[in-house]
Amino acid sequence: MTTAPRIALTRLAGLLADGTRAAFCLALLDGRAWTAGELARHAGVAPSTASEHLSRLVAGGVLAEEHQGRHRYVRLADVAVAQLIEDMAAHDPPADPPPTTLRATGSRRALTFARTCYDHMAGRLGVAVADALTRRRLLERDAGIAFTEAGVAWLADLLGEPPATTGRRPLARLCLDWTERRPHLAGAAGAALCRHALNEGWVTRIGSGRALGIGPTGGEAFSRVLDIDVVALKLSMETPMTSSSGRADTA
Amino acid sequence: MTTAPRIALTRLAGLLADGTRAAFCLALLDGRAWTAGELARHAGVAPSTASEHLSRLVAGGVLAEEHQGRHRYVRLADVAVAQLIEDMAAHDPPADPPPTTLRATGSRRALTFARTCYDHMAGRLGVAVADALTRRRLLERDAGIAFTEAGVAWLADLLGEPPATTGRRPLARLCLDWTERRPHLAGAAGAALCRHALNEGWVTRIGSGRALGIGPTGGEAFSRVLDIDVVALKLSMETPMTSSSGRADTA
DNA sequence: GCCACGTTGCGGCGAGCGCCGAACTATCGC
DNA sequence: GCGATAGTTCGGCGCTCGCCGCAACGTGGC
Repeated sequence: MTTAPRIALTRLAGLLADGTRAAFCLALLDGRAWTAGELARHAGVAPSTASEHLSRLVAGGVLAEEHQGRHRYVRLADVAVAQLIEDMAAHDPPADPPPTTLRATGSRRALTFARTCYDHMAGRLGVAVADALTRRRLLERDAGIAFTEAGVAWLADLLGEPPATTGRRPLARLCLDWTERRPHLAGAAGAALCRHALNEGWVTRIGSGRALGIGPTGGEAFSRVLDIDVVALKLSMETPMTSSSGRADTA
Repeated sequence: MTTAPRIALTRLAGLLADGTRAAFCLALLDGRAWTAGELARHAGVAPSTASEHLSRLVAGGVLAEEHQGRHRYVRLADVAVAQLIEDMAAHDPPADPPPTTLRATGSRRALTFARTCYDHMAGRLGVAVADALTRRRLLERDAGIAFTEAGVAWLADLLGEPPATTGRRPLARLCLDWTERRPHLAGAAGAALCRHALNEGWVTRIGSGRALGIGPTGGEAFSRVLDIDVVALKLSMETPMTSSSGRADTA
């Protein structure tokens, strides 16, 4: 019987096929844990409804939960799941575009400039980082993507330790940026870099969402370490980029 | 609105959430084009039902179709979709195992030894190839996986031309083998290697499925090129491998 | 101890969807 | 041309599943 993988596939797909559950997962792509109530409000459903959905997602191995007092915190189960959700959300239906007439305005502006994408940096800043690494030949994009020897050394020097290569998570991975339509750096190195940038105050979280802003040490650090002029980058937001469509959001 | 990626995710997930459509996609993982009727019989549904499902999968960008006379041939839309389906089907639900008491017997034996997985080789043979490449330092598995310089040269020599690195498909990629529970080689190199092995008669297709057998030139070629003793490999099928569970099938 | 709040379980309603059979169209072989 | 075969379209049936409101439970603050 060829039914064993079929049930595995339909089980996972079925969990993500519902709008409410999908909204939960996309929200959790910010890499942090949310409470059941927060997710219910975020998706606009009753708490009881959210509770049932969460139970199913946990049982299906998509989410991991943790109880703290009267709160139920959930987060994505692991990076593999996060990657899967990213990949699926990035899959384009074939052409004949349903006229999506959205434009990146208002609060979306912050997300377009910089945000977290599960555990690494995305948005114009994330793309700029990936570009800077490539320009300096620390990152090589030939077939796939990989750090050069110089790149691994640079990373070790920056973080104060060689990047952890435990597990099967690739050091470098490309993640297509939805707002920029260009790839930014994901993988273990992308996560380490993002963690470092948050710890060192290069970037700070804006509010409770996924948006990032430049932190107190960011201007100097990005210039010194990667030769990125964040002021110019921010100004470049005023003049829309080439062929940037109205499509925005998660990345 | 955070709804744009949500509909993208639910649309794709919804397509894969149905058992019949999932069976279609898993069958198409062999990388070849099937007719609508073949898929209908394979999944055990009426032709009319299959027709509707196929139309939806095509409209959703999961499958590509091609009409030839009175036949409608469909195949997976691209490697990204194939990879996604592999990844999703490989996702394990958390523990507490539903007592799956399957054993690799009968016709499944052939699949366990060697088969195609979308466009590359899987099964014990596929794993042996990946191991041989690693042993000879042509392939490096450190963080992620990559060909060494010697490996690229070896590949170019074997194929008579440098491996095509066009497009964004990585040269080397790991694909978890479901029967062996160990990774085999996928990516552009895995596909090129499989194509070469079929062309040169190292392996041949068994029947109309995904199963592969050793071809007339296979014994000599695998020994010469990769130092793999296929006879010993086939004999090793008699003694079950360490901790090989009953789970079998697609990979 | 008491109340507020976050969360869970249950009953019931309504919509969506997968299934089939029957009728119809298109292609192939003779 | 004619029958056989592959595929599509349509109507209708039945089941699943997402939703809510209400009641109940546990935790934390006073």
